[in-house]
Amino acid sequence: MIERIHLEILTAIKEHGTLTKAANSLHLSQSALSHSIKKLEGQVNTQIWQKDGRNLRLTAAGERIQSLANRVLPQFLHTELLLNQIAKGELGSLRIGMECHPCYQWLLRVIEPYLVQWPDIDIDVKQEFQFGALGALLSYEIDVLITPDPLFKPKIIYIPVFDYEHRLVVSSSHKLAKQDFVLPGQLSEEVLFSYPVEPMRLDIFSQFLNPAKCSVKKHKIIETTEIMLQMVAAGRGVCA
Amino acid sequence: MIERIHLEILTAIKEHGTLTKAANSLHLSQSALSHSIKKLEGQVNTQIWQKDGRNLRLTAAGERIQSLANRVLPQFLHTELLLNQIAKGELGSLRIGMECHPCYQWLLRVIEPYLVQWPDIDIDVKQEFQFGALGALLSYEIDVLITPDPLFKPKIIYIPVFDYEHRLVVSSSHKLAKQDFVLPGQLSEEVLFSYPVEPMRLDIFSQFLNPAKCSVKKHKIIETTEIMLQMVAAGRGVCA
DNA sequence: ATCATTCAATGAATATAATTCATCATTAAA
DNA sequence: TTTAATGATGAATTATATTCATTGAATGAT
Repeated sequence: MIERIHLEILTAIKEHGTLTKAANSLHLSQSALSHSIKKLEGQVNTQIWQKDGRNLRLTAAGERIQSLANRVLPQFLHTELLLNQIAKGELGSLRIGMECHPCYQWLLRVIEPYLVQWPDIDIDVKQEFQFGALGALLSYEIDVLITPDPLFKPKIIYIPVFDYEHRLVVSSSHKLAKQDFVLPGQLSEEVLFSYPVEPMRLDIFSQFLNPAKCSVKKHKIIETTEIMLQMVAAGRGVCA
Repeated sequence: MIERIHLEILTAIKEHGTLTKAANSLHLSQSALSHSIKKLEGQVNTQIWQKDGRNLRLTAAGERIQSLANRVLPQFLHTELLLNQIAKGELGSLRIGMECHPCYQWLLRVIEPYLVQWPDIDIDVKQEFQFGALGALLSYEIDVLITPDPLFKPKIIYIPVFDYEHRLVVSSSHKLAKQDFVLPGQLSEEVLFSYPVEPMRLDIFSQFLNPAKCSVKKHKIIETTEIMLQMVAAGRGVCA
């Protein structure tokens, strides 16, 4: 019933004094404003202004509408400003989900070009997800997920971030220390340390041992990289 | 650019889930809403929602508009409610100006019928005016002025409140105390007490003494009715 | 006093915008 | 696979907003 134009009209009248000048400021004819308010008057069944001599004077009803305009129009303008910024790519956020802590080290290097190209876009990095990282992606909680597991699901596109090579970490006195590369069968008598993650999600199993139908002597879980490396240095096992 | 209908559409979608149901709730066709938002999208140069499966999901821009709707639509509704009350005479105020303090005694009796007929209308009684009571009336600071002076000005209508009779107040031992009425000439040797008001605005002068070209022996100013009556009782003068 | 000017209201004509209709493409459920 | 539900789309239609041309009233200048 009360439309934005009515608010614009009343504020323009307040600013410019007469209906004619208000019409000019709105790039409309005086007649248009007169008709427009007249229609609203019919709908609300109340006068909004009265002719007072040559000019106009708002009624109590008109003043209520003007007060609404004062409160509400700036909010319209503000939202339109925001939309304009969004349109120009000056406002928004890229929400990145990460499943592995170590990724943090190279993440900033990877998104560097993006940061330069879109200086006004916020980057949110999230690591905790109530319904799993995949759930967060599907429910639009995040826009991108950086994950070690390729997710071949419908509606999810998998893009490799960069190539990498797996390395076996052994103590300097280990018998494999001199070799340029290692074959799956050579690990059958080794103790393997890994992070506490399902074996299927570890490349050493899914990409290396399992395809060759090989195995290790023992698989031990270690939480932190530092301790894992000290154990390897002490000759207690190897890690990938 | 952003119109009220766009806000209505987004809140209806939030409430009803689908565009079709939102359209029904607004008594419009699904097509109408689709076209309407599409047009706005063209104007702000941003998408507002995306098809997500069969339903819709708001973009960041859409969520901004929805937030605007949440803040702004209730205010539209509230103002429309007020206008409706004004239209039905359930909201408003009658601002009464009074120039003379004693009027207060009979004012409530006079406006009694009005109070009964319009129980929801506020009555404001004002007595202090920066640019005079007449100025307050002309600048619409008050709606009605109760005044002892008829104001025969253009655009001001003068309506008598009630008839009244002037009475001369004398002490019981005064020589005029026995008379039914007094003639102007009979006051020529009397001391007259009055409120501190220009003589032209006192009926005793403007309506009684001046037209007969008569006068009093002395005119003394007294501020309060009580003291004036005590002085009269003491035989020190008379008052009207 | 008279006249020109300024201003808002009005009705009819016109231009613009909103809405619907009919249909399609897509998706999810049966 | 079929069916029902949903949103998008273009053309046709309807409704609405806007203008034009005028009027009448009020104001200030002459």
